[in-house]
Amino acid sequence: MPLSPDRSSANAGARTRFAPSPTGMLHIGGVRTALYDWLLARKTGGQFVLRIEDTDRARYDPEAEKSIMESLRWLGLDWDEGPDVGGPHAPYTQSERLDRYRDATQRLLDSGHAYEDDTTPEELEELRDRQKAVGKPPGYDNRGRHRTPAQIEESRAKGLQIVVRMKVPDRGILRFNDTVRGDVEFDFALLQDFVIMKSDGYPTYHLAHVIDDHDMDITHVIRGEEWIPSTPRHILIHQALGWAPPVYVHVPLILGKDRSKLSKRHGAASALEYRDQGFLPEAVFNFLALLGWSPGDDTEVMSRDETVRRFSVERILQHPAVFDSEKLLWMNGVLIRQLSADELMERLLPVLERPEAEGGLPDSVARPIDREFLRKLVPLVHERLKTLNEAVESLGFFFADEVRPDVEALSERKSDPATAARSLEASLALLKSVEPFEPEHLEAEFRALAESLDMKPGPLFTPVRVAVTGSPMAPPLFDTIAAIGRERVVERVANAIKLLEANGAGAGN
RNA sequence: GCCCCGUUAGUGUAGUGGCCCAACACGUCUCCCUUUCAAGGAGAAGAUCACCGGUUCGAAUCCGGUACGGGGUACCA
Repeated sequence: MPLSPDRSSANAGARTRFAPSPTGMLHIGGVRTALYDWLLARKTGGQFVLRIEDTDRARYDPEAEKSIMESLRWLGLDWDEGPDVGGPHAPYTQSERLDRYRDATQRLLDSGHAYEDDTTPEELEELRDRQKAVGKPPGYDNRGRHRTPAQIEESRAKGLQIVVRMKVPDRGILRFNDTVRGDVEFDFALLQDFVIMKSDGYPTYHLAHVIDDHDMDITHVIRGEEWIPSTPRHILIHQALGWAPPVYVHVPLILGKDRSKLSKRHGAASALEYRDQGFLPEAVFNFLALLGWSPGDDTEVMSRDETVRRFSVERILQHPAVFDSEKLLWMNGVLIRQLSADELMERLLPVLERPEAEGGLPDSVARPIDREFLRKLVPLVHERLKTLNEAVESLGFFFADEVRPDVEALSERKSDPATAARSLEASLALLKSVEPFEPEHLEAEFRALAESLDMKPGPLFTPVRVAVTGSPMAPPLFDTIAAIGRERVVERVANAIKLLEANGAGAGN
């Protein structure tokens, strides 16, 4: 097979990591990064590591870690090593690895790659203001480089906050290869000495992730393209510590419809929200995989296995993609249709059984739901569902004690109130006596009835449908009638007639 | 401001110098099927391949510039 060589699978066993910062819900963009991490690891027979980067104590959200894991689990992105499952490189939470960062910082200090800096935040701010005032680019001026140990001690004694900064060469070009972008160059002259250890004793992202990635034998760093500009810093740290940097794979951003970085204001942006809206995890998985990557041909609907098999980091796109929820919806429908009836039922149960307030069936419907009844209903709505949640709507009237049809809807379309009333009267009589009460027979009888009334099937069936289901849009009428049962159908049709009469559209008109 | 990345129909992608006056999918529209809604089937519309210039017999594909979009420029990640 003339397949192009795949660098990632050549050195089998990529170790990838997803390293979210627990500051909030897991964003769909983050999910996609995690997905690519997972795909590469699974494709190459390597490991996928979950690491929590909680070095920002100000933005730390204790709930976030739980919800991030829940998102990954929902999507089936299982990790081989992580804070909860442990692993050979534990711990996997940065706040528990502070010793490592302190050791590394000391090494960098000792080797002269880094220095302690007592510049205060106020001074920094003042510096930037001054630079801006003169029209110069704001940035640190490396003023702390030549502090003597004595000066630092003095500052420390005075209670000033001390940070550690990495020394950046004054000139020179740093080149690195990115799997997605190719060769990228940066000019050191444009980079200032940056903080690697904050005054609160926590490392910055730059330092911490480099150490962890090295300690954990990470081979591929897959992350959003917003990290490209700071990659030179990371390489600098690797070099100073005498380590070889990993392979960098900077993936394009996901944008909202307005082409700006996807965020909350673009609607549901967290993975769990898609779950709650009735999306299948395999649909989100499939859709996200294709947002920024393609297998190279027209294949769109793919199983998890096929995606793993065909994935390659070399085919990750360079340009950002707009998140098209319409297409996700379509794909969700396709995958729902691919489910077996039993499988769909299993997925539907928890959705329908949720409390009404959370989007489930009305609380008046008894839980647990009658599985045998549901089993009969699933085929009626199966190919009509685009989301699991739609089943609440399209199946609700099967479970409800009564439906309250809209008077207008009872006689809409090709019908009129008088005809609707007449149709319902005739239908009621038929429904009371017809035997057997089964779809095929019901249909035959109703068609005969239409003929004897000199009506087209439509104008006869529509009022009945609305009376029975409460909506002009519903599953096939006679399957529906049979499933609901004679008693309740008769009751609903009778109610609809009353409703019409109450609104002055008696059969006599 | 400076730096970095990007730019094929509304959207996601295919295309890596001739097979491309550009293909597939979503969406849109029309028709068929049909008791409604879907699903399914058959079609249609929609792209000066961001723009300008260059290389070449030949460019969506290579080079340069410009424009536009996004990202970065923190003791946030």
